[in-house]
Amino acid sequence: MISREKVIRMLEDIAVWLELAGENPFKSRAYSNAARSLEKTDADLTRLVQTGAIYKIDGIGEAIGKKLTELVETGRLEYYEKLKASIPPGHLDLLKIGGLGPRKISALHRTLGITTVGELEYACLENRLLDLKGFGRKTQDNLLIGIARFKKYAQRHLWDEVAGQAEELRGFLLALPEAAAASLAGSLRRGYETIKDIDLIAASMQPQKLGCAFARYGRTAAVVAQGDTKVSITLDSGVNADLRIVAPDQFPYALHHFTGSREHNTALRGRAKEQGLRMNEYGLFRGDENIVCRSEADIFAALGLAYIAPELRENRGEIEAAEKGALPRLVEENDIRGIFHVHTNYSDGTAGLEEIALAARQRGWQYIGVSDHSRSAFYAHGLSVEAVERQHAEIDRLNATLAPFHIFKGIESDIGPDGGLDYEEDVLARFDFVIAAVHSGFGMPEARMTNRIIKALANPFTVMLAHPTGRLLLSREPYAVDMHRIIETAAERGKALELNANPHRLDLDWRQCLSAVQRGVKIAVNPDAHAAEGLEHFRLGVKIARKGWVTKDDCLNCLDLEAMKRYLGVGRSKK
DNA sequence: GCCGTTTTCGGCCCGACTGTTTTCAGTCG
Repeated sequence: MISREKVIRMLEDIAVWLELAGENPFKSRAYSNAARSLEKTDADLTRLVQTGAIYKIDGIGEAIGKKLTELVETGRLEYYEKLKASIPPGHLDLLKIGGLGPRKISALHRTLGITTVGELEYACLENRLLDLKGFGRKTQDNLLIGIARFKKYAQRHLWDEVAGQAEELRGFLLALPEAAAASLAGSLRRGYETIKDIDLIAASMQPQKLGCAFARYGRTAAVVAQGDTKVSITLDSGVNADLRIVAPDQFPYALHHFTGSREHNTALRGRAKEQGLRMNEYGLFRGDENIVCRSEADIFAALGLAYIAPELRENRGEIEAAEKGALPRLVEENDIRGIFHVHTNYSDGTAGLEEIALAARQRGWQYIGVSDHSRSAFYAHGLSVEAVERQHAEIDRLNATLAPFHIFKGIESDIGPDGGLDYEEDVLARFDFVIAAVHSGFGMPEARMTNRIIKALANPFTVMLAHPTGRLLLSREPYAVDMHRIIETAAERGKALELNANPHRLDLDWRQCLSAVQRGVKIAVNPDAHAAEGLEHFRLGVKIARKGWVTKDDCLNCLDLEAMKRYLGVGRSKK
C-alpha cells in the first residue's frame, strides 16, 4: 500500500515538473495546493478514496482526485511516470541556479538544447547566450557566477550552522546609527530545520545609507544585489543574507511578511481579503487607509486572531486554531526540568559522568538520563554487561553526593534486525530507562522496518524510541518506515518518542510531531549529547518541538524529578 | 487544475529587483 507521504511527495514532484514543462503556473500550483491539503488531512488515504470523500478535500477536484484513486488502487500513476520521463533530469539542477527559472530553462532547452548545468556552462563560455532573445551579456555573466555558486554551495545549510552568523549580522545592524530596529526573519526565525539564506528586516529613516553599510559588512564576500530597500550579500562562509529595509512604522508588517512561510502568508492574505482588507509588507489596508499595528500581535488581532508564534507559521492549521483561541501554549526552554539521551566516556562521549552531571545541574536541571550505546554498537564502544555494572556503581556514588540532583540509569539499546533489544532481560531490568534505537539495517523494506521498530517499542523495558526516522539532514534520507503505525503503537503502549535535538537530526520530524501529540504521545526533547557542550542542543530541540505544536504537558522532560521517578516506575510495572 | 452569494469562465498574492527592453518579462521571496 502506498504511503500518504509518498503520495504528497509525488504531487509536489508533479508541481515542479509542470513548471519546468512550461505549463500554466496555476496548474502547477494546483498540485502544490493539493499536496498541502493532503498533508493537513489526518484521515486514511485509502478510505478517503473508497468513500469518495477525497473529492471533498479542498484543492482536490476531478483530475487530481482521479489520479489519487489510480495511485491508491494500483500503487502507480501513469501520468507521473510519463511526465517524469519527459523532463531532462538535469533541469532540476538548473532550477537551483540563481536567476534561472522554469521559463528561461525552457527557452535554453528550446533554442540551444541545453539539459544540464555542464552544458549551460559550456554554452556561456562560448558566448552562445548573447544573441538569445531575453538574454544578454549580463545574464550570461551572472549565470556563470550562479553555476560556480551552485557547484560550491548547492545545498542548504543546517539551522545551527547559520544561526550564529545571523545573530552576529543582526548585532552589526543594530549597532549602526541608521537602524531603528532589526530582526531575523524567514525560515531561520520559524525554526525550519534547514536554511537557504539569512533573512533580515530593518527599520530605518535612511534606508540607502543603511543598505550601503550592510553591503560593507566585514564578512561580505560579494554583493549580489543592491537596491533602495533591498540588499543581498554573500558572506565569506558562502551563506547568502538578504536585508529588507522599511520605515519604522512599517516594521511589524514587514517582519510578519518576511517571516513567512509563504503558505502562511498566502492563507492570511486570503483571510484579510475575505474581511475586505489587503495586506502586504507595508501595511494592512482597508481601501487606502492603513490599520495601525505596532506589533505582529496587533496585526493578528486586527484579523481576529490570537498571536501565532513564528514556529507555527506553516499553514498547518495555526490560523484556524488562532481564530478559535485553540492555539497550544507551546513548551519553552524554561519548562525543561531534565534531559535524557546523554553519552559519556563509557561509550563514545568525551565527558565523564560527573562532568556531564555537573554541567546539567549548572543549567538548573533536576536530573539527567545517561544512555550510552549498548554492546552491539562496536563502532561506539558499546557497553559490556561489566561496563554497565561499573557505570551503575559510579552513578550510585554520584547520586549520593549530588542529591537532590539525580542521574537516571539508561541505555541507548540497538534494535536488532528482528526488533530485539541488546541485553538479556535481567540486565535490561537494571536500567531506569531504555531508549531503543535503529543503528543498522537502514535499507530494510518499509514493512519489515516498521514491524521491527514496533516490536522494540512494545518491549516492556523500552521507554522511548530514539531518532524515529533515522534521517541525517542534508546527507542521509530517513529509512522507510510507516510513522503512523509507529505513532499509533507509541500511543497504545504509553511510550515516548524522542525529538533528537542534534542539529543534524531534528528527528522526530516536526511535521509528524503534531499527530503524535494529538494522540497523547509524550515527546522527549533529547540533546543526544556526546560532550558537555552538546547539552546546548536542547535549545534547538525546544524550538523544533514548538514547531511541532508540543506543549509543556506533551513534553516528557518537563516533568519534575518526583513526577519523572513515578513515570519511569510506571513504565517498569508494565512488564 | 481548482473554484464559485463575483458560480461554468476567468480569476488564482503581490511587490522588488535585474536585465533587456523602450514598456516589460522573468525571477525571487
